[in-house]
Amino acid sequence: MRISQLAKAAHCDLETVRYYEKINLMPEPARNDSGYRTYNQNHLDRLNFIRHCRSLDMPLKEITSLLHFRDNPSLKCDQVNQLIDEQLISVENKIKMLEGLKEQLHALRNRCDDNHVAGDCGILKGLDSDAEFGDCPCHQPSS
Amino acid sequence: MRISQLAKAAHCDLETVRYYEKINLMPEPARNDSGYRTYNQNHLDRLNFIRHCRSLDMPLKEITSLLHFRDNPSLKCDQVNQLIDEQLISVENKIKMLEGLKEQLHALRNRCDDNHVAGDCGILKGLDSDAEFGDCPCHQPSS
DNA sequence: AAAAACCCTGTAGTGGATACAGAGTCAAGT
DNA sequence: ACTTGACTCTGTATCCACTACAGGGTTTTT
Repeated sequence: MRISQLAKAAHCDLETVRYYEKINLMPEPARNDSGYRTYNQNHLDRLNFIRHCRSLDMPLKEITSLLHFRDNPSLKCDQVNQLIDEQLISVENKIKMLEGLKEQLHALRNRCDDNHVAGDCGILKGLDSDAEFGDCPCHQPSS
Repeated sequence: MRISQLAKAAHCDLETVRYYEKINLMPEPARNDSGYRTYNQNHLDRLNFIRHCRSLDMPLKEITSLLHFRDNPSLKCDQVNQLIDEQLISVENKIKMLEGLKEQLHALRNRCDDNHVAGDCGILKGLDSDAEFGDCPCHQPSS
């Protein structure tokens, strides 16, 4: 299987495949006489695993760690569970933060009713003021 | 006011201030005899505005656009409202996507009950399988 | 035989900062 | 006068997870 077929089968860009190889997430595949990469089912399975993890928004570092367990089936999997739990907490925290943002944006939006010039716009004034700014729980932008 | 005082007053890192200057989000300040940057209240107001926007997770590009209205108070502010509306929609979309992730992670977590080796771990198996993978609405990782 | 489609390597760019290195400046204490 | 430490300067590199070329070689299709 050549790189574009692999990429297609895993629903991802072929440049991403090469990128994963460069950062050692995917192993170096065999090459044919012209130097083209040649993949097999194992590569596809691994890539699917990676893309599935990415679709769950896991960072590549964590995926690397999960692949280690996948590669060593005799290891205890406690840490796998812990990793998923942490990921879950991270997602829940992001949701909470975004709900906060949503509230703030709604409040901001309600300050202006569409027929002003910028100098009278309640939204811009709201963004200027730093009332409740220092204590806002979402003061740290999402990384 | 010197750079560290400005940064402190706006609750941000002083390297961030220099960064904003480099990308022309903040104007070049005056310099004293030793070449130290010297800021005034206008700078602080502007930086607070920017940081307030960033705390609402707005991209710098949108902030640039908002600053344009702030700098030109006679412009109609329709576009400001539109910008906030778009930001609101973007935040709501992110929330929806994360709720989907959360469901998936819960389902994944329930596949393993802590006392296995990696070879028997339901989570790893779940990540291996690409069932329901192609159609997953959250297949595109957040950028 | 020519054109289109594929593949290669290597480099640069994205956003929004953050983290130095290496040098200069300033204020306080000894 | 000298030293120490805190502050500032510029410039470059790093982070994450890709994405987008440029400039070449190869394979497949027409």
